[in-house]
Formats: sequence, structure tokens, C-alpha cells
Amino acid sequence: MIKDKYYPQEIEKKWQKHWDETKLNKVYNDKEKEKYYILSMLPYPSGKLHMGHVRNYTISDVIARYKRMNGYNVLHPMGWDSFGLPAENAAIQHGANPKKWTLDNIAYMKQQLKSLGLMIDWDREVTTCLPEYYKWTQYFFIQMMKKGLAYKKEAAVNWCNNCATVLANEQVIDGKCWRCDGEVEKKYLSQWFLKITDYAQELLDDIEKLKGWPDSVKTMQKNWIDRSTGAILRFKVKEIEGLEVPVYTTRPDTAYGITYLVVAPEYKDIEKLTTPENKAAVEAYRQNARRMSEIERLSTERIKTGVPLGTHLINPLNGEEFPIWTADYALAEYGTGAVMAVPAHDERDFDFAKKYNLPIKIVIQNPDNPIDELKEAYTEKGVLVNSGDCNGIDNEKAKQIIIEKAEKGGFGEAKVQFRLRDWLISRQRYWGTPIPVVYCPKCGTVPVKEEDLPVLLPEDVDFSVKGMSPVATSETFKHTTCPVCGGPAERETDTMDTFMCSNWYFYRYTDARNQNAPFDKDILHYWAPIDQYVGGIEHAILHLLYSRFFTKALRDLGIINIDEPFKNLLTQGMVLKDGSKMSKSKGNTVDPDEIYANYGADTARLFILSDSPPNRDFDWTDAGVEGCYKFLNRLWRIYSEYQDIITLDYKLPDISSLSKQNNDLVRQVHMMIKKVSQDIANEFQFNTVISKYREFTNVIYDYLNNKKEFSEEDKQVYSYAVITFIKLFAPVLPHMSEELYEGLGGKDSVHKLEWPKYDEALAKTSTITLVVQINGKVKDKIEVDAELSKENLEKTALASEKIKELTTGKQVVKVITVPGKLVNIVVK
RNA sequence: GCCUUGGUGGCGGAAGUGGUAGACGCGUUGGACUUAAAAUCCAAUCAGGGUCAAACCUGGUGCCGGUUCAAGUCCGGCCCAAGGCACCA
Repeated sequence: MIKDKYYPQEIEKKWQKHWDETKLNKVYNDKEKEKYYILSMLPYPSGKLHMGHVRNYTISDVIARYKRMNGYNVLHPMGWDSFGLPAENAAIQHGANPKKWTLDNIAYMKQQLKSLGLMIDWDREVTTCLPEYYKWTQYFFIQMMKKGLAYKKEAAVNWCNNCATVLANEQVIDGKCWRCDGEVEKKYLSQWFLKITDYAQELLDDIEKLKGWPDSVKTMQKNWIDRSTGAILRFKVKEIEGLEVPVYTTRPDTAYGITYLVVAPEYKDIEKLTTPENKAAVEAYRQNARRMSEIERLSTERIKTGVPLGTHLINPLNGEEFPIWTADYALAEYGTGAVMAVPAHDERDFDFAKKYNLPIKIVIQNPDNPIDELKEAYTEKGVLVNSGDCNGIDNEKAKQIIIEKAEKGGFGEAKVQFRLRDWLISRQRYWGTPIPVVYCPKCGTVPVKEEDLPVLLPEDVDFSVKGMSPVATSETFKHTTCPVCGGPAERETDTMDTFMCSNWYFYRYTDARNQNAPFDKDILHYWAPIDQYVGGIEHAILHLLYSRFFTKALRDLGIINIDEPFKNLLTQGMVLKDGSKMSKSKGNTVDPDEIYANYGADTARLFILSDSPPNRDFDWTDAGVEGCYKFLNRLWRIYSEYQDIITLDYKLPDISSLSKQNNDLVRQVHMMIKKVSQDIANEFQFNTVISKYREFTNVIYDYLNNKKEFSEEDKQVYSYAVITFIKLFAPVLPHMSEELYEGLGGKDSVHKLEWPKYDEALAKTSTITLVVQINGKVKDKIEVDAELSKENLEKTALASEKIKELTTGKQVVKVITVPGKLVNIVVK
């Protein structure tokens, strides 16, 4: 029996419990079946679910359920990206235990996810902060270290004062910390890096293979990696025998126009290059550059500054001498940290030369419009002048010629340069995966033995320390023995960037409880790569680039044999309220728990999919939720009020024998199956899928309103229509569909049923509306048989009274007929 | 400055390869049911003109032009918004 009224709270709890007990969502590694791996980005357990989560997981859940009904063995797992600073801040501010704080949050949010009715096999849950997981993060680190992919070096790094830790380049947004928005400054520290730059070219090339990724994300990654081709040129220092300054340039064609050279304030040989007279000024300039925050330094508005070092270089092409300056517009980390300045043909150099009265030498001219004096840098194409034996050569050709000269003369060569830098993974924080390394006075830096993993996070730490990792306050952790010689040694006290945990978690899901390995290779290769990944655009560079890199690194370590982790990517839009992003500070958040309590999870699921396509921003409105709830009640009634005439084992009579009304209803069912299936296949356009549910509901109401009593045929056809309908909305409304199906006498779960198929011949109406145009303007609409031939369509159109009237006295030049659609009559 | 994605009623948004612009919903208005309200059901709803009411006519998808029998869709040139990158030599 189906109850008169729809009580979502009651039925949702009932079915969630039932699914748990019957293990409906248990996933088996069944290699006989075709797999489908659908993944949502795992949440950080901040405390409570927000609407962005609800949207993300509803999208992937509907896809998962749809694929399951289509016969796939579907993996749709969930886990927790549970290391990170908020847990540690809770420890510092409220004396909480980070582990307890995190696990409590996970428990709460897990219950919230269950309340949303997600189809998840919780036996595969992954929690990145637990030793059973981070053991393998450490294991991968050691493998990378052995191959030279993880290394330690002293470098100028980004330091967030607020978070008291270093950050990766990708985590500095507009000169500020990605997490706390605090100002970032430069520090010199010895830190662990991963050699992502070894993969720069492959990461760039393979973007082409990512056919199922949005262009926006691909472009962002391309720009981030940013390959450029140019040359290295080396210049001898006039005053110091044997010392050279190399530069990287994309414009070797302008090398005859060099009038000075700039090195970054952090340039390694800067002290050697500074003459005693200039020392004081240079030192002051460097101090100042060091103090300046990233924001100030990166500002393009800023007027360029610099000071001369007092030494000179010799241009091997023409023997000219030019001075060396230091200026902070040269970046220590890019190229060689030194820039050859050609003010005539580079905007920055031009500004700088103007300010300090440095010479500007034109070496490229537009042959059609040569000029003697520049008002701004000329960066366009042209022909070389003032360039010795290169004069008259096209500047594009000159690039190659000058590189060849440099190679012959031994002062340079061609070079490909990337903007991408190595990934800094050390963090001076507690709540992260310990870097499994030991420093031995005799043996140096050595990895922990694999059999000694995991290196556990210590518990006897002091969170109140400043300027160092709390891990370093644990005496029991710090002192250890060397894995090589057994002598006394110290542990690395830095932990890893949390993005280290999240760049391989999706492989762990395939074999989450494995104690002996990160995963079984056979099982992994059954499931991987991920068929569909769903998550926020904010990870376009960070997580998605790191994960791609990690997959390639694991491949080269012989651990896996795939090149790319994610075949298809769906970046879902933000959830807005009143036109802006939901946030606590704006006070426009909506609590999922409240929505569950007032309307139920099915309403929340329906609404969050209904108004916008998944990849666009979604505007949350209270009226919209209300409207969805009303719709569910309306939907409920087509079952509850007519349950007497609905039978699960209906027998659909032969279509040609049906009454017009029943024939139409059957056709409508086929049309709906077709539309819904197509819209899901076409980039998961759930908003139009839901509009089809509503249209079909309207069709059912029309049908019912025109009936006083039901014949045997009516009962069979109605049963067929509404039972097919349940299957079509089951992925979106898992609880309601289950309850209705049970109420009609269904024995097993509705979610085990097969997705309905449609018959192309039946998925169209018997008549169509023929549009008749004159000169492209609609003038008449005629109901005609759908199968009418082209000639007959034309005849029918011309026979129309209205058309006859409008064409009298005019000459019909041409008639264009589009079968099934329209006839356009061209007249003069 | 460069790159990406967008711009359609009062609002969210529909319109495979060019072929009825505005599906579906929200909102609004009217009607039915009710003592009444809520809920529900039915209907209307791009703008302007026209009519007692209709029939009907005209304009309309950011702007300007083009291709075509036919343009929201294709081409050229702009404008605006959001997001990304940005002293990368």
C-alpha cells in the first residue's frame, strides 16, 4: 500500500537503514562485468556539509545510479581528505586533540552523507589521516626519493606568517596564502621538493589526450606549465677572469641590442659581481627586496627600481660592453635569474632604461615604417638593423641564426623553458603525513626502511610553539637511530603538504583495506582510470595537476601502468544564494540538515539538479525548494490515488490496437525515455532531465483528467507508463522511488531494475505540426501525418487557404521543404 | 595586457548537425473547490499595436555588419560580465 500522503522524513530513514542492512551498495571487483568508476572529490572534514558538497555528491550519485541501472559494475566511493591546518588550529585555539576533532567531524558528516541517500560502499571508505593510509603516502615518497624525484634543496620559498609554514607556488594566490589570505613572503629554507618539472613536457602534451575535460581547465593547466622556446646566452664578465653570466631569452634575435643586464636580487653570484664602491647600495637594495611581500613585489603597477653593480659584460656578438644591474623585476627562480635587457624591444626593459637613462639601441625595424626614436618598445616583427652581419634578416629567421652563432662560438644554445617549478611539499605543521626521512651525522639524509613504515605522528607535542613544527617538540619522535648504520640520528620533523594525500586516494578506493600494499595491481587496473570525475573548478591547477603528475611518476616507478588518472572531468559550478557564493561571513548559508528535516533529501536532490546545468553556478532559492517539494507531492499522487489500477505485472497490448489516448501515452513514455537517456548522455544535463519529469507528470494528469473510469486496457497502459516512470526518476529520487515500488508490491530494490529502453519508431508522435513559412517568416501551422512525403508536404502547404491568399499575385521562386518540420515558400 | 567561459522574458533557464525563439519551473493574474483560508486542480502570462473579445499585424536572443530561402545558432568587427594567468625575460 502507498500512503495517501508523502512523508519524506519517515521513508528516507527507513530506506537508508534498509540499504545498509541489505548491503545494497556493496561493490565487488567483478571482472566479468564492465566497470564504471565515478568519483567525487573527497571532502575535507571541516565539521558540517555545505550545499557545495550536496551538489557535488548528488551529481555523481545520480550518474552512479544511472550507470548501475544500465548494467555497469559501478564504483562510487567516498573518503576524507583529513589532514590539514583547521584541525591543528582547533588544537591551538581550543586545546582540542586534532585527531579526535577530525574523527568527530568525519562521524558527523558521514551521517549527513548517508542522510542524502548516497549510493556508497562505505566498506571502501578512505581516511587520509589514519596510519593505514598515510603509511602508503610515505611509501610512495620513499620510492620517489630513491629515484631522485623527491629531493631536498635550499631555496627562496613562499612563507605564510599566519599559517607559520611554507607553501607551494600553486598555493600562492595573488601573493596571498590560498587558505588564510595572509600575506606571503620569501624565506631561504632547506625544503623537500618533488620533481614535477621532469614531467612538464608530458603534462603539457597529454592535455591533448584529455578529451573529456573542459577547455577552461585544460587552458589553465597549459598556462600554468607555460612552455617557451628560446636560448641560453653566456656573457663574460669584463672585470673578473673566468666568470660568466648566463641568461635565458626568447628573443635571441634582439641580442645585438643589449644595453645592460639585470640580475635578480637573490642571484647567486651577485656579491662577486658587485664592486666595493657599489656594495653598500646593492646590499641595501637586496635587504629591501627581501622585506617586501609578494603582493608588493608582484604588482605590475609598481615603478621598476634597481641599482648598478659596477661590473660589465661583453657581448660576444659585437664586442660591446654593457653594465650589470640588479632589479627585482628579474626573478631568481625563472630561467637563470638574469635577464639580458633590450630596451628597444621589451616593454619592461624600455621603462627601466627610460628611468635610469640607459641607452636604447634599435635592432629591429618594421621595413614599411622605420623609425629613429621609440616612444615605446617595438615588440612586433621586423628586419634586423645595427646587427652586424645579420642586418636585413627577418627577425624570426634571425633567432635561429643567432642561436647557431652562439653554439659555434661556445657562448650559448637553444633552450626550452617552463614556468612550472618543482613542487615544494614540506610543511612546518603537525597535522600531516610525517616525511619518512632520517638525518644521520655519518650517513647523511636517508629514507626510513620500508618495513618500519608508517612513521607515526607523535602525540607528545606542544602546539603553542612558534616558528617551528610542533612535531619538533616531541623528543621521543625526534631522536631515533639511523636505518643504515644504527647510530644515533634525528628524524625529519616536517610533514607533507596535504595535496600529497589527495593525489592518489582514488587508487586506494579500489582496494581500500589492503594491509600489504597500497592496492592490488590487478584490482587497481580493473577500476582505473576514473571514468568520470566530478568536483569544483578551484582545483583546476592544484589537485588536478598534482594528481596527473603523481600518476605519471607512479607509472615510471613501475607501480601502475596508466598515464592519466581521470578520463572525463565535470567541474560543477558554485552554489549561490542571492547572487553571491554561500559563505558563513555573508550569512547566506543554507544548512542541509534543515532541508532534510523540512523537505527530505529527495527534495534537496531534485532541486539542486533542477535549475542549472551542473557546470554552471546554481542559485539557491527558498521558493525553488518549496516548488520541488510540491512537485514531489504531485508526483506521489499519481501513484497513491490510483494504486488500485496499477499492477506491476501489466501486459501491454499491441500498440496498433490501442485507443488514440492510450497510443499517445505509450508514445509519450518512449519519448521520455529517449529524452532523459540522451540528456544524461549529453554532459549530464540533469536540469532538462527534470523538466522532462515535470512534463511527463503533466501528461499523466492530462490523461487522468480526461478519464472517468478505467477500462482493462487503460489499466495496463497506465501501469506501464507509471512504472516505467519510477525507473526513470529512481536515480534522482532514490527514496521515493523505492517506497512507491514497494507500495505497488515490488519485492526487490527498484535500484536493481534495468533502465528502460525505447523504440525509435514509437518515440515520435503520429502527427506533426507542419510550419509553413513565406520568405522565412512563419505564416501558418498545419497538423499533418508524420509520415507524409516531401512532395505531399509541399502540396499540403501550398493548398493552405492562408498561404494561397498570401501568395496571390506573387511569383513563387522556390519552395524549400524540410521533412518532418517545415515548408518555406520564397516569393517575389 | 593575454587566455577561458558566458550575455535569451520580471527571474532560473530550454532550443542534436542553421529550420516554429522562450520548453520546464519560479513569480504574477484569473477561475474551480471551500463557510473561509491553506493545500489542490484548471487557465493566462516576451513586448508594442489592434479588437467588445478574437482573427490579426509588427518588433524581438548584448551592439554593428555579413553569409543564407531561413541565423540565438555560422563569419567579421566591437561592448559587457565572471573566472584564470600576469615583471616568466
